[in-house]
Amino acid sequence: MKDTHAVRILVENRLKVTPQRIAVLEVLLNSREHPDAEKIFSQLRKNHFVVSQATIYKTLEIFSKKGIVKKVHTDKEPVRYDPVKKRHHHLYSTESDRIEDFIDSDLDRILDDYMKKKNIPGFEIKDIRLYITGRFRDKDNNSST
Amino acid sequence: MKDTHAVRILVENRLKVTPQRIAVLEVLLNSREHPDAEKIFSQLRKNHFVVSQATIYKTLEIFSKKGIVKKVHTDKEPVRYDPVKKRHHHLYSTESDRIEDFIDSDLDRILDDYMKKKNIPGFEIKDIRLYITGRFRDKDNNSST
DNA sequence: TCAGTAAATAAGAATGATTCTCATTTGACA
DNA sequence: TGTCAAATGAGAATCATTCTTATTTACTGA
Repeated sequence: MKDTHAVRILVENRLKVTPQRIAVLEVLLNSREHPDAEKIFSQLRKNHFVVSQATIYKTLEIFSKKGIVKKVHTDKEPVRYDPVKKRHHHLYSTESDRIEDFIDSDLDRILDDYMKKKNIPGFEIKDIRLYITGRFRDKDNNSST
Repeated sequence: MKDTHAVRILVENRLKVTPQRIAVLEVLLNSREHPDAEKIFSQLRKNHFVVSQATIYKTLEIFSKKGIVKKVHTDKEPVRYDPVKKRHHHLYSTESDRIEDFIDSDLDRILDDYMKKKNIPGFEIKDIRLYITGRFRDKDNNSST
């Protein structure tokens, strides 16, 4: 069995290493677009790897439970998936389906410090994520409207 | 026509004032639990007000477009709705479906200041919301697992 | 106050995403 | 290499949501 990044992640999480899981995980690891299940499915088919939809959904659910991926929700279906890397936030386009990662450890420190001092009564914080909406000014407009 | 809070909101948004819209809006305004469409539906039925599901969904969609409510997503379906009041963030329970509002204008100021200085290249921020996950320690456990 | 009209509603069919069922296959470990 | 629990595939089933179409209603201006 090859010792790729994907395989390592599966083993670390005590998951059986199957070709399907490797394939799904690799699509996620190599993608920057926060794909939905269907995108993953069609990407795999493009690579001549046939998986059933059920397996994709089940795999993503397992990854999500294990913390290997996170679900990303928008105001539209379907749910999209994000491989868990460094702590990061998301920039959401109000005009398209584009979602970009936003990494800022200074901000994370400020947030954590503030919240540690603040202490929300009756609530124990596990994680804080920013949901930043706005407009991308870039060349690639990635429009969908 | 009565001049209730709900009616005023509808008129301000140039929406026809129908009993259905008033009813849906009032449920939202009087609710603290970020209900989904079905909860709104059954709440109305409990009040002996019969609406079709389609109307609820269409009404919520219109409210959402007008900015009268916001959609709230969790890792589970269905979508939930939040009447737009003061700027606030959300506390999500990792153990139940509970969602609470979190209002903190100091934090908002810190965030806005930081982001103004930071300036994310190629992105124009419209809004920042915190998505805070954790555990409620309260009496009412509101569990669902 | 009333008629005209565009918009809103109801009911149920249709859709789309996701989950379930269950028979078959496979990875991990002895 | 055999065992067996776990994973997969195929398609049916489900759930939330949207669409379709006929009917009703809120608003407008006479």
